[in-house]
Amino acid sequence: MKKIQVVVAEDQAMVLGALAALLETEPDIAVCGRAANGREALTAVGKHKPDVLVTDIEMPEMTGLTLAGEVKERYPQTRVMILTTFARPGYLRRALDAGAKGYLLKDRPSAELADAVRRVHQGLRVVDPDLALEAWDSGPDPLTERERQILWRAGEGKSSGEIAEELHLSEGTVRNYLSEAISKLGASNRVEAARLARSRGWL
Amino acid sequence: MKKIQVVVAEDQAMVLGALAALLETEPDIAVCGRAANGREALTAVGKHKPDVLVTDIEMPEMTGLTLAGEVKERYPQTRVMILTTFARPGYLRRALDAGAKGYLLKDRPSAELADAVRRVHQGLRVVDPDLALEAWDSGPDPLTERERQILWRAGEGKSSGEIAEELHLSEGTVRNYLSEAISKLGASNRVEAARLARSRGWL
DNA sequence: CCCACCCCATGACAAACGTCATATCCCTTT
DNA sequence: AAAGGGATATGACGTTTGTCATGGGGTGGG
Repeated sequence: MKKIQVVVAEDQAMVLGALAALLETEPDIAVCGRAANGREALTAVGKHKPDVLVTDIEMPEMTGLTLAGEVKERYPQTRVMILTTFARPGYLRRALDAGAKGYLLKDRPSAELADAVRRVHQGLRVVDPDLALEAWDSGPDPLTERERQILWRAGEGKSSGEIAEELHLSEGTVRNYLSEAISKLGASNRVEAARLARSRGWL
Repeated sequence: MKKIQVVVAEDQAMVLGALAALLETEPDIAVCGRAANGREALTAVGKHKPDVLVTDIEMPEMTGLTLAGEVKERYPQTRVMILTTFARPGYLRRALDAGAKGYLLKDRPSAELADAVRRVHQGLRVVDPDLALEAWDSGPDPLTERERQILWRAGEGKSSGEIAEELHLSEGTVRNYLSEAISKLGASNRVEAARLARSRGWL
């Protein structure tokens, strides 16, 4: 009997180790590689050619979402399962677009992990049903690239002037984009807009 | 040989299960209880009287910090070890004030967890050395209670007017407090101030 | 008792922010 | 060719924010 070979990517070392321990308790699963960021994960996948890659989203070096895209392209025999804290419609959408086969939330019971790995390994899709619904009716990302860049910086506390300088724009233009973003999101100021966009996975 | 009895509290079910699995791999440690929030953790401690409580900080119902205080007071034979993502001086300080014996970060290697549990069980203190230093030179929380309340709301995107109404203050007063907080923190606007305070564990 | 330190308020001013109208340029789709 | 949309800009307007000076009241420690 051949075990399912899994690589796990997660930037919090403690959680990485714990997840690996959790998977190792399953008789039919073996953790053949661990990675602390996206880049490491990509090389680990290249080296071990695992059946499944379980990866977090927010990681240094390379996002789990970009990672999913790369793996899909370069090692299509490895199926990707996202394991994240964030129930954000935009993340789910991007993950599926990038070719991920599964999207599991970290607040699901730990018993589901092994099961999800098995299903993904069998070629099935595993997507949190509540989240899938929410993704549906929250609609697509309404922001343009520029609006995203600017809203992101505004959310970090930068002033319009600073943002303008950073992106080589006029200050008025920056204010225009912010105004546009605020109205698209139905917010009442830049901070609320940034929080809203973030919570939907659009930033 | 008696195993060290441990209760684990962590709001992300998947991580909770994984941490428990990690601890269970140790021959001298037994996980006798699990909790998904502070209140559950408190009753679990009351029921099992464990040697060590390993707990996250940011949880629903009751923070790990308040929890630490309660446990210290009601079940002093149980030693508390904080296990958190956040390297925030303010959190560390509050944890120690509340009687916690250990403060471990989730980005430490998973091998350290069992070790830290053993040490805490023996009555030793376990504190991340880098963080302890940072806590030292970042000084104590300079904010007053009011400033904290107001800065918190400002960080959520509320306007001065909204905050004033919510707290039954005049708008000018709110602006005064914000100005004071901004200057205390060396920030250049409310958003940056909120981010700064948050990153130090003062919000 | 006085001093320090919260709490709360007002008024005034400059700077930053949010909105709107308007305009050009460029690219893609019809 | 026309229409749409994104990127960029300007000017003008009112609102919000950040600062400062200056006041009042409360509480607790020396």
